[in-house]
Amino acid sequence: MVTVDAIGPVRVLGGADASSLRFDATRTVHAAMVALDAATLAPIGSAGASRSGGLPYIPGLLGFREVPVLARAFAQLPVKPDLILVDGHGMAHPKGLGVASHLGVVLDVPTIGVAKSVLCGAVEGDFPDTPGTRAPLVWKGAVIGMALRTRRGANPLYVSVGHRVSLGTALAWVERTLRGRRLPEPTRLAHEAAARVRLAAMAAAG
DNA sequence: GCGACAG
DNA sequence: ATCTTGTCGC
Repeated sequence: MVTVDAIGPVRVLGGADASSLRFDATRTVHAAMVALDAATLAPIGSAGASRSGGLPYIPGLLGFREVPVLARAFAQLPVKPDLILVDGHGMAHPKGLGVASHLGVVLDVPTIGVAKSVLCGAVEGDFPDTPGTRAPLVWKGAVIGMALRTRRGANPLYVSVGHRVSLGTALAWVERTLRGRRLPEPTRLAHEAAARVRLAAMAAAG
C-alpha cells in the first residue's frame, strides 16, 4: 500500500460499492464499478458482478468480502478509471488496510476511502456542523483520516488514504465531486448501481 | 473480561 | 447492508 501521491492525470474517475441482502445464507454480494468523466462528472461507463459463498460481514474484514467481486466488476468496465473512490475506509482501519486500500493494491489503481461512519479512532478537536469543516480522525496517536462535513445536518464523511493517493489529494477529490450532496458523485452512483445489480440478479433468479 | 464494530 | 411513508427543515 502506497500512502503518497503516485498518480498520473485523472481523466476518468471511478466509484465502487457493493450491495447485499441483510439476511442471506448464500452470502451473495453484488458489486458495481462506475466510471465518470473527471471534468464533468458525467457517467461514462458501468459494470456489475455478483458472487456467492464469500465471507459474511465481519468488521475489519470487509475487504475480503467485497474486493473479489469489485475486482470482477472492474475487469468488466470498458473504461478504466485513473482514480477510484471506494465506499468504506482505506487506511483508517485497525490493521491500516481497509477495503479501499485493499482494492487499490489488488488492482494497483489509486483509491480513496470514503466511509460513512467510524471503524476505529475518534474525531479530534472542534468539528462544527458547517459544510467544508474538517477534523482529524485519530487512533493510537496518529491521524488515520479526516472527518468531513459535506452537508449541514447530515452525518460527516470519513476520508482516508486508499492507495497511491495522499490524504490531501483524497480530500480534494472528495470535495470536488460532492455537487452539494452528502456523498461524492462516484460513490453515490456506485451505490445506486450496486443496488440495481442486486435487484436484477434477484429478478433473474426468481 | 468488556465494549466497539466500515458495509 | 436493506426495508419504507411520511415528515421536518432549509
